[in-house]
Amino acid sequence: MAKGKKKITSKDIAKELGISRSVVSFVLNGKNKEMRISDELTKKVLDLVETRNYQTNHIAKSLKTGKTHTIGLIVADIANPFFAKIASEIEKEVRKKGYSVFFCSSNENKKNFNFQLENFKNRQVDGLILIPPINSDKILTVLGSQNIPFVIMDRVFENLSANSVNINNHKAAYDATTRLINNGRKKVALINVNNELITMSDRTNGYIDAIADNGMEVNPYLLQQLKYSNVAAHVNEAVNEVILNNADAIIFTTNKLGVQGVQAISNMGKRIPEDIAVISFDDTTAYAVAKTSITAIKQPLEQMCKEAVRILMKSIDKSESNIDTEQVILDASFIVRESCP
Amino acid sequence: MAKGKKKITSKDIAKELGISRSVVSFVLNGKNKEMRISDELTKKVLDLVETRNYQTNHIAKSLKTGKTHTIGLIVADIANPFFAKIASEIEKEVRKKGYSVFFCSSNENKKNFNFQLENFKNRQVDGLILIPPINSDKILTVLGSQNIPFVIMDRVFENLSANSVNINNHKAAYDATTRLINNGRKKVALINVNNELITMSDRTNGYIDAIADNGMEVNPYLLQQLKYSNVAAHVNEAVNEVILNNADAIIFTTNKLGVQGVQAISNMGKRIPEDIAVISFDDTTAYAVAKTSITAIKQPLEQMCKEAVRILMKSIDKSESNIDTEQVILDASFIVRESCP
DNA sequence: TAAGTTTGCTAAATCGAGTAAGCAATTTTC
DNA sequence: GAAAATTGCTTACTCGATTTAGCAAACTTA
Repeated sequence: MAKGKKKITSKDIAKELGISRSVVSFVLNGKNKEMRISDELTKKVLDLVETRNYQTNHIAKSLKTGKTHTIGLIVADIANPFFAKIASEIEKEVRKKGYSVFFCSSNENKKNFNFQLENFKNRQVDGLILIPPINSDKILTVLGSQNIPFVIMDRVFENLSANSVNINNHKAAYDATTRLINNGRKKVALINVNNELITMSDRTNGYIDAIADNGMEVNPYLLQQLKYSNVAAHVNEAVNEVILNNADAIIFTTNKLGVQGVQAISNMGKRIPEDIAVISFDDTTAYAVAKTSITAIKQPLEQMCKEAVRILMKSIDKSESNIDTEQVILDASFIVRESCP
Repeated sequence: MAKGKKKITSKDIAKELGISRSVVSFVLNGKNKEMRISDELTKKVLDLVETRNYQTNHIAKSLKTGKTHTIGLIVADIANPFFAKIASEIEKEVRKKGYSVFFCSSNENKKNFNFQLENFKNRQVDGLILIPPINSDKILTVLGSQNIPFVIMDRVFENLSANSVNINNHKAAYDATTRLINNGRKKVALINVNNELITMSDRTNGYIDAIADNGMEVNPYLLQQLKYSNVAAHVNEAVNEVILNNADAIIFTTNKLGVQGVQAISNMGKRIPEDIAVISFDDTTAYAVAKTSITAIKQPLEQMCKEAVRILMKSIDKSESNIDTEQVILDASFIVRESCP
């Protein structure tokens, strides 16, 4: 049953009222006044649309108007709470504007990313919000020369003039380092990933500058930079290494690093914060319930997503002529917990 | 710059080669043999498509074919790791089939859910994967009478014959209860939400049956069922209540409940597992790093998502004639940690 | 060599909308 | 009361593809 039951089209509405499809289109798009459709007929159309439960076919509409009211979102990994939260907020914001979201995870893989980008373009999304993987500079440069608006979040790329929303990563790391030093720590370590990402090297530099500004010297054994490809395998080693070098505090630059790192510290018989104070970038539920709750650097994700969507919508509206781009940089804040009061 | 630069269409390809658009279409859809296009011309088309970097306009294609190669995913809350993981797996599976995913969060709100459903239908998605909120029975019944394939995950609705993928919730709760009893616990409590969801009442019943089968009596003070609308506000009360009634073990039926509940137990000065053993449904990173790591009931999400996508694709292919539906029920498993060894 | 078949392509309709141009009928203007 | 303006709609083209039917040329077959 209920098998053929073709969806009703504007043609059907027109035919049933014995009028032209144009009228139906005008009425449905609120152009009845502009196109001088009589109030009487307008009402007839609206009534029939109501009773027949007519729904416009957005595919057809998109084909004609060139707008899909759809945006594409590519995050690194939707299963990571940090990106999940971003996805959640983006979707909420975008829906407010009457848009829908296509999403996918690149898994920090450039090839995936490029493929997904092409896919979204072929589906004629009106705009993109991207958290691009390392080394996607070229892809982004090409994208910038094309006609599709996009906003980059959580990532910085040099020599690329594009819309973007980020936190001040240097400052966040600087402040975290300073906080630990003010807590009386003498040997603050940083465990970072992926120094090819400017977001990440900014954090390293913030750390280095804070160490220097406090009259200390950067100990290379306390500054661990993991290769992205095998982070999980090397976190434990890195923690081990800095502890062997008498670290009394560790900053983790991502929540993935932090969650694993905290376990590693524990497994080595070190107490947090007595032996090792900890601050991690990117707050997550795990940090609130951890053996010792973990002080985190929280990015203002709601605000970042709002900004990203605002900028994207602006670019979509201006379309064609958007040569100028907008860069937003917000400040992160501490969620102070036991691991570094 | 780069402003007008219209995207190239199949028409352009045809014109440049001085041939008809049909040929281009046939070639691009691999029907060159079937339609007897000469190998020579086929090659010409493919070459030009390559050099001009022609990309098919999926909107136009969809309009003609009636297939968008898109599926809609509505979860309760994408920011919840449980659903984020589902989203991640669904997206991965679906992409393998050449489909893309629209997603959104209903926030357990029936109105949102219905709105989003309509939105997806208007965008002509080929199928839906749904985690519907409470009381959406009617909406789902209507949906079932329409011509769009869908699969329900993580939720059970009575009197509704639809494709679905679930775990055996009764068994999972029964086993958890039994496990606690076998651990020597005498007063096992259950803190649940939302008894209007069959998924959740099944868990309650599993608990009740296990208590009974072990020759004990169900103590109503140990069986807390929170209203969904204000869970966060009432978890602490519920934990308080069961502890006042001398509970020595608590089962939480969701990770949200569990994360908050574990903190509440801690705040009341009770130790896990010495004073209170804990098992929670739905594993999350937080449980691995918690003060006392928490034993969890892990749903086989990868497998569930694979099944959901398989069933959906089957329904999409059969289209029209899918009167028969498929229900898959899988078993959950324990991730054993300190809170209940 | 005439009829039939195969080859290799094209023409034209179609999907479901949006919209510029046009055209009667009515109303306004001088 | 004729010209001009307005009203209220319709016609027909378009977006970028897919697909059925058809047609000329080349090739088989008897």
